[in-house]
Amino acid sequence: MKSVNLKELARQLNLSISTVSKALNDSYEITPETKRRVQELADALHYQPNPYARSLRKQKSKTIAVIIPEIANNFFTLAINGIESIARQHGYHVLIYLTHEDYQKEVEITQLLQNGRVDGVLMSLSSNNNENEHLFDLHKKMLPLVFFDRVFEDLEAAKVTTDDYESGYKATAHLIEQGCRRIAHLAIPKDLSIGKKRMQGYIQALNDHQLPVQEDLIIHCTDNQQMNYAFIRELMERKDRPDGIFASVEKLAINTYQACAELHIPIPEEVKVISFANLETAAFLNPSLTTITQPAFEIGKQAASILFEAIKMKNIKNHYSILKSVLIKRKSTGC
Amino acid sequence: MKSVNLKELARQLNLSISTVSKALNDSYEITPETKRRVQELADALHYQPNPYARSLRKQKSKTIAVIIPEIANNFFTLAINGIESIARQHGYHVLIYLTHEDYQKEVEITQLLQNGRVDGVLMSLSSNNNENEHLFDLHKKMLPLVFFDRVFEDLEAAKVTTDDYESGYKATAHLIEQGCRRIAHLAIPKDLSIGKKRMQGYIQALNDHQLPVQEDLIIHCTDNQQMNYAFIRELMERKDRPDGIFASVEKLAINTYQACAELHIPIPEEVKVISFANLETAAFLNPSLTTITQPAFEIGKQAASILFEAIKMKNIKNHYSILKSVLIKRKSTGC
DNA sequence: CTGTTAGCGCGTTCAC
DNA sequence: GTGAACGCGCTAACAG
Repeated sequence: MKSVNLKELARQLNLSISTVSKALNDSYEITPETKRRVQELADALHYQPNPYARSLRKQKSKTIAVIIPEIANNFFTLAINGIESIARQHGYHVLIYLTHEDYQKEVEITQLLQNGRVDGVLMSLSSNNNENEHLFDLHKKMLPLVFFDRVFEDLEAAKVTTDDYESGYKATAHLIEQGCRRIAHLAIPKDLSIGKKRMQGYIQALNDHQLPVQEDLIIHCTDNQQMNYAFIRELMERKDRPDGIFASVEKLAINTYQACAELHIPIPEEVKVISFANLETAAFLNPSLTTITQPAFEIGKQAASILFEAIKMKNIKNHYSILKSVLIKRKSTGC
Repeated sequence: MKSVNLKELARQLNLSISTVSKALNDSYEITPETKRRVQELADALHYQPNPYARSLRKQKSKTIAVIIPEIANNFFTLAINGIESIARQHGYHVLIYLTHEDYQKEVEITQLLQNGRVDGVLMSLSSNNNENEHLFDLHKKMLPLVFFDRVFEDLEAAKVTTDDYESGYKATAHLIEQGCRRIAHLAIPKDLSIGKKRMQGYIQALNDHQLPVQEDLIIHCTDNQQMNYAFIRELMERKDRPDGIFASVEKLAINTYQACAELHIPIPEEVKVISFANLETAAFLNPSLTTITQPAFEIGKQAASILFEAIKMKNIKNHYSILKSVLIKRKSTGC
């Protein structure tokens, strides 16, 4: 490794290790003159303190973990961008873990973080989780934890999301106002907080406008894109095809366009579609699509900020007080 | 923190710390019976060894760093996916750093990695780098380093890229075969390896087909999307507008479509476009676009595999031997 | 087979 | 103002 450490600096300066350490940490008990000498050599040799020795000593890692279901998804990509920028601002490092929507992996990953590897965790849940013991474990360890987007509602932790219920409601109401009467909902699993909320908004909007909730118009999608595609295709092939579609995630909106292209159904004329989507994606999509844009970058930044707030609190008061849930209102933009 | 450590286990089992340590590490000098007892308590208490203490002792961190220019880019997103999967397979953790195409940030980040924080680095260069001292620094420290996509050619390190020269050549030749004679090239900065290679392919293809290289058809784009857009718009407004466009990255192809939409120029009929793009993006783009798909996920996986190979070699032989450059052939698919 | 000892690099007492 | 000594949690060398 040949890395320069305090010992090496001390040797070259004919000083003791602790003096050098203090000098670099700008301790008041060191002469300005020696500080200067030490700093000079440190700079010259590109001295960097060993992060692990420091972590061990100070019992904090200057590192946070981000656990997300997937990364080939514009929302999470933008969120990471926000998270990284805030982390850098605080001098923190960011570890990234992907669950690939696999509950077992999510559990394994949380185990890895149990013993001080990170000072805090930002996470968005994978869909297939019923039990959530592993989350309580993290909580027990007093590890600051902030959920974003796909949150776990039964845990008293900070959560940053869009207002999914309201978005779902507005999206559906928008379609109704456009004259749609048979509105399909391409839904993501209900065990996901965002899936549940968006569905609730959809149903409430129908109710408020005296429209029936038709089970056959609700397509329960999964992370199996092939099956989703088949379901959507089947939906569009019916003779009593829907005249409006509310897609809960952008991928499902895309699937819809693909299915229609194959069937030569002129979606733009006949069927109105509204979907959650992210800025970058929105530009690609058919202009006839109305999108609800989530401020992913902002959500990432805010979630990270809250996490650092919690970490700071914990450091000061030596006990971790739970921050209450935070909601960022989504911006709904026609496109 | 209240974390369980070896000392705590030892106390509860009436054993010495080192015995417990050996038992957990399955040392041959420990009785199966004690191993069982130790393992049982460890499991019960969810014991996880402190990663930093272990790193400090063993002088390795089980962590790698990934440094990329941006993440809101399908290529890097997919690459990270590949990298993470290989890292997980090896029991490694992944730190992520974004340079945002900022040379200064890139330097700062490499500084942070100088003192043992990571066992290896995967990186893709930011565009605005002239000097590259910081890269030589990493190299000096014997830190295993693998470049992917945007590589630094003057350093003897492993590099994983698509065959950009060949792709550029084939793309241009394809347009020529389609009957195009005035082919524009939307180029990315030449100080990026991929930019240079793609440009070389473009020029060679023109030469081989007895077509002139016209400087006015080569648009030098930067990371300022506004300016790129303006340049492209200006290009398309000329009366001697190109009849074919080779866009070196997907974003530029998108800009082209947007510019044409604003100008009401029917791109599909009149102008052929070919571009590098990634799978997910390709689905969104105008079907008239021909895309060259880069196997980003595979590149990520391969780069990571090579890095772990290098790390292993270094551990065994205690000296880091440089692996030679590896090229993955790109798959060029019409779309 | 088990325990004692030493040290990874750092920061923090506490003497001088 | 400076240095010696200790310990963070763990592993490895050496005793017994």
